[in-house]
Amino acid sequence: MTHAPTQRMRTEARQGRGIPEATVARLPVYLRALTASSDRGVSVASSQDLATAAGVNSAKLRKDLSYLGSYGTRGVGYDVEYLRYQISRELGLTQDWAVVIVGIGNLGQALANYAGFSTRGFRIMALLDADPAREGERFGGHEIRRMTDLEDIVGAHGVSIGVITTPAAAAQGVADRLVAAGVTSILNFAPAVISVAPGIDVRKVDLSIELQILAYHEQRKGPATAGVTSPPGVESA
Amino acid sequence: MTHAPTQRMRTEARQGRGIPEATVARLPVYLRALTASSDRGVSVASSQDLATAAGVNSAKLRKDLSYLGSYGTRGVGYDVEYLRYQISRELGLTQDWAVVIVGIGNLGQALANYAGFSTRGFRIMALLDADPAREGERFGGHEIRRMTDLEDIVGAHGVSIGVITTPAAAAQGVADRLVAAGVTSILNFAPAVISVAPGIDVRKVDLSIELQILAYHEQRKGPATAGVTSPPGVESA
DNA sequence: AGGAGTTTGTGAACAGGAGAACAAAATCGC
DNA sequence: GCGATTTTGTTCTCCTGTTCACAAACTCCT
Repeated sequence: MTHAPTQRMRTEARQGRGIPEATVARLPVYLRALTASSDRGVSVASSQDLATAAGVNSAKLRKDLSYLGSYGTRGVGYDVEYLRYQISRELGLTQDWAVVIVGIGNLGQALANYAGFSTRGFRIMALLDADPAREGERFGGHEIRRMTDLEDIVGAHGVSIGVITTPAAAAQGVADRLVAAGVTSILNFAPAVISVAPGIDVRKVDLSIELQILAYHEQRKGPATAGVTSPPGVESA
Repeated sequence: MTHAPTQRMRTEARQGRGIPEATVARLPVYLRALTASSDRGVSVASSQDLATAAGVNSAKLRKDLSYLGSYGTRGVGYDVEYLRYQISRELGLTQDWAVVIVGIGNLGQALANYAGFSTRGFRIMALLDADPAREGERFGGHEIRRMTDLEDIVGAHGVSIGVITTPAAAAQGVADRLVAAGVTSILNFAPAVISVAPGIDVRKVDLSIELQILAYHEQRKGPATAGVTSPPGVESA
């Protein structure tokens, strides 16, 4: 506590600006827990309350929140509305974000209809599909436009986020076009690895990977526990 | 440094059985890269080749694969078919897994139609929806059955994996019923935290959380780069 | 006003994963 | 047969994230 300049530098740099990635990934969960509390009329919540609702332990939640600042009151807890606003602001949800969805198959349609986007400041500016015949179809109040309009739409509305729900083979090409047009963040649902220029953020959601991870753990639970009946023979394909 | 017995214990325990969680999460990606190589007629691939295709660096890939065993040949690389089989086996994909999907909204329909499940040994045994009027509707060759059949279906087919695509409010109740019926792994798409008994695995996929994480980084890229025009005043709520 | 009881914020120890670097082991050319 | 070359498997170091434990700070009750 005497003086440790270099080590402090790091801590202060983090506190000042820049929140650990793992914490950022949990903030939306806390936000949801706060919204739920707010809807139930709760105005103050302890770290223990929120941690239970968010499915984490209270020490982690407090440390996470401490990166944002000291928004709690010792002996009392956190003001729900105030904390909700602070997290929203930190995540950038107090402003609107223009989004395009490319590839309107089953998943693209599901996303277009998903209410959770618009309520958090994500504005779907267009749905785009490679099939020109589908131009004009509507989902969730949004209209399908043709792929050739991509650059115009991104440019005109300042779209910064692109969602890719195309087949795997088309994903890289779409990503390239999105980035060239000005998109700087991509959410990729296509089962393919896409590579982009430095400075462009890509997040990947892969449905079948999640199931495969579950299968691994399921297998490890032991054949005895796994099935309802465990036939002594070979498993039937 | 002379002798550190306890530290070795850990290493050996891990090597013997039990693969790091981070590695398990990447194995499906490697599997996809191997399948792609196989389809292109490649029979041997180096760690560098595979790493590029999987979007990781080669040291990490080699270390990941080393947890499975020594399946490569120094100076040569990895036999694509052989490694593919080994990873499949490790992940438990050489056997079939019975799956039910509960909540056949847009997302549930998308999953029912998704080909990536059946090709990896995941057999959808039933689609279930709370609305009895929808009984009999078909998606991707699977029929909607009524919720009251849940226990029978899980019991009859030895279903071990449940996928929840209901609204948030219904998720916990569905999870409870699935677990009571015998399901031991759950993939939860509902925007809600669900709690289950110890020994039950839950993985959560949340579409809006991914977008919020992107928004955070997008905001950090600086107002100058982010928007099309950056108003000098206070940000408009 | 002051002590008892709560709850936050954070320092410190610990665990786990990432990446660099290198020794071991295989092939190939002569 | 043997050295040169390639590529794996592994060790070591660094860094990020998690958890514990406790002092600081606030409220409430008498």
